[in-house]
Amino acid sequence: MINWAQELPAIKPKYLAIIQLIKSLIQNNQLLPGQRLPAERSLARWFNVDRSTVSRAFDELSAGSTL
Amino acid sequence: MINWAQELPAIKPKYLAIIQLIKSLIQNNQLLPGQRLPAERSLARWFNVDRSTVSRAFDELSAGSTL
Amino acid sequence: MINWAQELPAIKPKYLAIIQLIKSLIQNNQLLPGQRLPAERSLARWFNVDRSTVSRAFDELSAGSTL
Amino acid sequence: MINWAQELPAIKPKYLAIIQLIKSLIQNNQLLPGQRLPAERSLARWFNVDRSTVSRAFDELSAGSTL
DNA sequence: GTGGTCTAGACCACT
DNA sequence: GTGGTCTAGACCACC
Repeated sequence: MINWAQELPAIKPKYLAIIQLIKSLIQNNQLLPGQRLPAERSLARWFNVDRSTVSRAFDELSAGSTL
Repeated sequence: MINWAQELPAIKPKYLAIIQLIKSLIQNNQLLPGQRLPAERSLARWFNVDRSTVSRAFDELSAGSTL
Repeated sequence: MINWAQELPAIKPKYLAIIQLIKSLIQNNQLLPGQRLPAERSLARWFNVDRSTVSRAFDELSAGSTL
Repeated sequence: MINWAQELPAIKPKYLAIIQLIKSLIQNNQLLPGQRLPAERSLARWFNVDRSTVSRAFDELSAGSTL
């Protein structure tokens, strides 16, 4: 498995890191180990952030901002 | 939940990855029904893919083929 | 039957025209189910369109969207 | 309406003319006044040929020959 | 601005 | 050879 932490450029706000992760997954054809994106809870644990942070990342994604 | 740490098959076609992402956004209520998605051109720029790739993802989505 | 002599709306998108043609072939039993169609590249050359146009027609056909 | 007889190059065998007609219809975005190709009977009357001639044209079409 | 459509190239894996 | 996928351009009509 790929070590995402070292593959990805350091980003300050964690929710940006999450967005970055998802974008990278798509660009590198690495997206989606199973049938769905990881649950918010899992991503939260993964990034060691609160679920609200993950939620914010999803909001940005669906809003199409951070363009 | 999915174990990200172990080896799992990645989705090869990018348009499928994009479909998955959007579906996940919907499932997580990050994308309410009726709410318009970001423009194809924006998403294409965002994901660093061609517009036709995004377009195809949308086509499949609206066709309701994959789930 | 249709009166060809009078002004009637033409099908604009070529891929729809191709779909129609193939469906007609099927309806007229000129194309039995299970029988493989000519190659995309051949049809493209034949109709003087790009392969992607033929490809799209096939996609729609197999998706069963139009009828 | 377009005068096909003058638009199309003169072709000897009539079934080839019929094939040519259909190809031209697609290329010129003129295909399909209604929902289906004209019935064999109609085409036969149109071209002043026997239905078997029309039938042969369809066969050629679906076979993808005359490439 | 947007999506819909089309073209013309390319690379890949399959057989 | 084939289809599947992707890119990079273009033109159009709609708003």
